[in-house]
Amino acid sequence: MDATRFFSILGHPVRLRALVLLQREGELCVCELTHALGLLQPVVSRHLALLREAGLVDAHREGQWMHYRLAPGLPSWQREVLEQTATALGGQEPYVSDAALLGEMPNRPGSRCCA
Amino acid sequence: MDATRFFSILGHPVRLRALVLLQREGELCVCELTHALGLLQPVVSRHLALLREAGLVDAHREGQWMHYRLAPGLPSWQREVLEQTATALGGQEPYVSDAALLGEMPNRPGSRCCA
DNA sequence: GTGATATATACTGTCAAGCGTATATACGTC
DNA sequence: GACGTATATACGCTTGACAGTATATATCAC
Repeated sequence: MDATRFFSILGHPVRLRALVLLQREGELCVCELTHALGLLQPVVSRHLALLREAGLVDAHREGQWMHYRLAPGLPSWQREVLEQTATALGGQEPYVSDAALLGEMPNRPGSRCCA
Repeated sequence: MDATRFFSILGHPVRLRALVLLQREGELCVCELTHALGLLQPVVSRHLALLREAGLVDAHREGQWMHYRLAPGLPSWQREVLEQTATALGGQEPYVSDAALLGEMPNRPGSRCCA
């Protein structure tokens, strides 16, 4: 994936918010992202598919849940850009609220406790 | 300017190439950018106008020439992203050729010698 | 098998980005 | 003033991204 594509992918609010959340949390399933972002499920799913096809995130199934995380094989400069961005934006809206909504979410599947 | 807008601006090849060149060279006029990028003048001019309106670059006139440079007042995380990106991409195509074409350009206005 | 939940995809319409072309504006020289 | 060069902008067009809705697929419980 070339750099232009990388940036154009970050240039959409839903994807950027999802990536910042993933950077923060490590791994999240679609329903967690849908809840935290406050969006319809197909919207989130489509953007995640795009991120997956671009190689920015990895997905694996765990029961009914698809878990997404930042792709470990990402070029280092891209990972650094994501880290810097998440750090710089983490304290602002809407990223704060996203994280808060995630924290308040009931019945989170939880990759560790009930997989 | 929010982060999404910032990234969507980087997500266009012409703008990214122009920004990498500006990061490298410090300051360039429109005709230098047009020559280095190998594009029609209105294309370059429109993208520069967009970068200017977004606050990513500053412009000042010097005689007939408009000189552009990265905006000094850029948020530090954005400047760092640009630096990292330019460093990571500087050795690849098309950024190498852009810089080469610029170097080979005859009759460069030159901000220092003939302003 | 049926039904419930989680996720992905297909379809359709809308909207905005971008390009090529032509033209306008600004500056310098005469 | 006229003319040439550098740059900016306006116009018309095309194309692709995205959303909402509906539907398909996968997994689990029974």
